[in-house]
Amino acid sequence: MDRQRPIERVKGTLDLLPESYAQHVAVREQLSRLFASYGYRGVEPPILEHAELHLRKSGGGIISKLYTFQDFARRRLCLRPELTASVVRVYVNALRHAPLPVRLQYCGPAFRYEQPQRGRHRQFTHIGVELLGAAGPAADAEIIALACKGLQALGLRRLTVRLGHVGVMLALLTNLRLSERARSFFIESMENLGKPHLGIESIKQALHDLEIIPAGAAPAEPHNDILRPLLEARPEEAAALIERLLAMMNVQPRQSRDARQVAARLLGKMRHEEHQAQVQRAVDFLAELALIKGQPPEVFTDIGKLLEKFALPQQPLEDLQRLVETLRAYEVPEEQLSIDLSFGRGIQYYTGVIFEIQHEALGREDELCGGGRYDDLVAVLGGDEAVPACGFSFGLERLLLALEAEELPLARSEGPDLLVIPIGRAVGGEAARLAELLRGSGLRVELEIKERTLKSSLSYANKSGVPFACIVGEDELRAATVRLRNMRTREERSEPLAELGRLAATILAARQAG
RNA sequence: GUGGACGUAGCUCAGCUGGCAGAGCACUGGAUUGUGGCUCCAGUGGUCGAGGGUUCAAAUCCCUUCGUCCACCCCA
Repeated sequence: MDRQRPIERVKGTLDLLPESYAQHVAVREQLSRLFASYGYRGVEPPILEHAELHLRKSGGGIISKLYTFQDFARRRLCLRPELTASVVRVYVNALRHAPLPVRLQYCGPAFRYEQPQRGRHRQFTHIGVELLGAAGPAADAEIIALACKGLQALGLRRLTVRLGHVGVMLALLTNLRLSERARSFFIESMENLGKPHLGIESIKQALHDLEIIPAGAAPAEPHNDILRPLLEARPEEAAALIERLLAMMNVQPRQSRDARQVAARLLGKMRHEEHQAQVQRAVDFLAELALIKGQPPEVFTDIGKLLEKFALPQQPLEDLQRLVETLRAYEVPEEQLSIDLSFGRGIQYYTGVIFEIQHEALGREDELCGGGRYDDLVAVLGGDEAVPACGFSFGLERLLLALEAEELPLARSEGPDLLVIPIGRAVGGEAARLAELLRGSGLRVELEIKERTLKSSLSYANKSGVPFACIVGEDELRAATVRLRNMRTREERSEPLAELGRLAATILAARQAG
């Protein structure tokens, strides 16, 4: 047959070869055991989901990278871009009557149409946990501590835990009663705030570009004076009040407009100015928010002042304080913590504390894990109201990059202990029988099946790193023995077939000795 | 989506001012008919990423495209 053109790997995907496969499995098992020790039980949702699951609340960044397609029945499906939404769906579909809180862990591939580079692929592996049905800092702390413990268990040290709180921004937006357009603009802007090359200036620019604030407009002053009640009143009442004022002052409206129109115009003008002022206030707030980052004790003072200045509830601050306190109890190294209210996350469903952990040696794609609190998601996906929840997920491929960067020992693939080599076709059956017996006693046994010279077989054993060879020849079988050869020391001795158990034990002991 | 570097044997790469497709390692066999690491000998393996153009002649020059890596962008 003609030599065919090889089929390439799909762009942005990886083949796990025996070495990297063993590393993946080892990391996965270690984390899974850790999660289990905190009571998290495994679930595995399908990779395929209805596209709507991820369209409802993921946010534009992820949606634009979603792999979607129609199946033969014209269902709109997608490959999941992350697992949290799927796990919440599993909860809503099948576990909603379980006693709360529900602790779940998962691991599996996720897909995004990205431009691949180091640490970023189109198929990647998420491993994480979700804690459903518990609100408050104790739950947040368990999640974040678990993320830290996971990295610690792997031996990673050069870490930064960034803590943020989406609730601060959300509270401000609710207070300001902004237009829907302005409100979603600010939510989307959050994640650019913390980036050095973007920051508050880029947000101001975008406000002008989108004409939320007209270019060249003088900064609007809020009506915090005696006129304020007019804005708070119902529109009809406000209009009536203005009309009466005009009448009392004997102001004669020009012919073209009656008093009612004048009042409406005045109110409209005031409202517009008020909205401009509110937008301005949000920008001022963001500018200050962007500056709030640092280590726990000092940064709390700053947060307190900011909340007070903008008349916001102190709840987020209390959340963060109790969270940090609890993390101390979990013995999370405090010097790794950094509070940063300027950072946002690309996924829109977060509502409270958010966090990510970065590795110092990883360069651009340095985020080992990310997560946070998402109190609305269960309801958004059709579950009961008020099932608060939080969780996080590791990027498995990045964990391995970090392990490599810290030069930590990686798991090795487990090759066979022994190669059974028959000499000549006549003893092939006996060799196979022997190999089966040895496998039965716990050894990893490879059988030579190539019918090649003993020399080539030993050379193969040597090159593939098998520590022992067992030579089965007619001479040996006549004496009811086999020859066991230690490949490293080149020692070789006859072993009676009657004492295979002892032989297996010797080899097992050698394996354990390393 | 944008920009840069790079694609030649399984791997690492040379060849790139156009003129027969190369080296080292690896693999297979032999020297050594039942004993591996060293040595020596021989051999297998290539649409030079793909397509088009220029030319008597293209791995080499030009265009397009795909892929990899890196940096943007975005994201866990």
